[in-house]
Amino acid sequence: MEEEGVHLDCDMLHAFSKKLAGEISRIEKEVYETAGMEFKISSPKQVGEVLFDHLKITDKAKKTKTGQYATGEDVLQKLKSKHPIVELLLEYREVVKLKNTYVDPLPELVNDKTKRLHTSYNQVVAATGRLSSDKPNLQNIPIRSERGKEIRKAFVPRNDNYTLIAADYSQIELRIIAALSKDANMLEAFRSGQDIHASTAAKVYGIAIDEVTREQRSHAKMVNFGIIYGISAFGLSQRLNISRKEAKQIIDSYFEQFPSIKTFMDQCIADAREKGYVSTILGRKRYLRDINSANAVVRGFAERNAINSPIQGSAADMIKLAMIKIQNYLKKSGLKAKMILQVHDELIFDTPKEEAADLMEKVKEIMSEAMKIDVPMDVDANLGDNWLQAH
DNA sequence: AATTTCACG
DNA sequence: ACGTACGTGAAATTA
Repeated sequence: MEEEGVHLDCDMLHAFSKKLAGEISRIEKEVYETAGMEFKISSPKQVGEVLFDHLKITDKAKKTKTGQYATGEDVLQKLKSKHPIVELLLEYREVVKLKNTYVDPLPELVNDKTKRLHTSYNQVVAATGRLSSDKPNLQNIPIRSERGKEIRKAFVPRNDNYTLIAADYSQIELRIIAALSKDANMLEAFRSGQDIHASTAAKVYGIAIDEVTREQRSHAKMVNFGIIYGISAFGLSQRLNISRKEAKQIIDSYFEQFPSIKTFMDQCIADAREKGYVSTILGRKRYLRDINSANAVVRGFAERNAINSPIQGSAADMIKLAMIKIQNYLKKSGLKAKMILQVHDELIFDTPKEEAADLMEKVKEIMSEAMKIDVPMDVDANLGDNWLQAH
């Protein structure tokens, strides 16, 4: 994958860069006008001073650990209604991030000889056993915002006779926790092919699955993420913008409905205390020195790692097995297709169009069957003339 | 070099 | 009372 690289449409990115430059100068002017003064918008320190000392948009500003005003996205989102400058600052941050981190640097990194973009995959960096990607990082290419999607469109097949395939595991981490915990309700939801977040909402709120509102599903989705990360009432309350008490009630209700998930989480912590490490399905260990720390904050981190690492790490085990099996298949079948990118639960292939339809089915099959667990693995796959379209 | 912010899964 | 959701890498600013 490193040597094969990926073809980038640099002309498209150059055009997009000019568009973003125009947006930046427009937003800059509006920010200065709205603030009634000029300052360095890229300085979090100055942004904080303008918001909380100059404009005084709230009297309860949050501080970072060094005593500066906090101006991260979570803080600004909650201040949107206080002053029109907040929305402008958020938009400025988005556009500058995309331009400076992706749109301008990536074309510079295209290799002169291969005319392709080559990342490095680190196999021994992430503590859970995931890969990581650097110089450039191709595992954090934007997709969530509309402007971000434009950047994905610049990742293209090597020529007009080729197409991209993107294949990703659906809910891999929740399926793994279902398998590891053997929780009957979660197993049943996956085995019957239900919408897992809607199903969770139905259980937590004690209603039928077709009565779940969008907000309830959205809350349940956050709860499911929380489960994977080692949930806390504080963490959930922050993300749902509710009180700690309400968050605790949701969590209590969750564990009533999914009791084996609770048992599994407690067992992960107990294992770490006894052995000093936790393990993935294929036996990768993560040592957790702080698991018996007298400092509750430090110990809390280790406890959440004890829960998260077997889940995140087993997902990494699974996709690595799939990658080996797919590579063996490509070699023995004599196909021209190449595996070119891995993004934790997703594999990207650059393939001749005539191979594409069959290969897509084969990739889905190999990924689904790569590592057998007691839960069916669902794999979504698509073709596309660019990475966005293949999603 | 440390901090802050933000892109992704 | 404390300080908190997991795993990364890159850019810009601050110290």
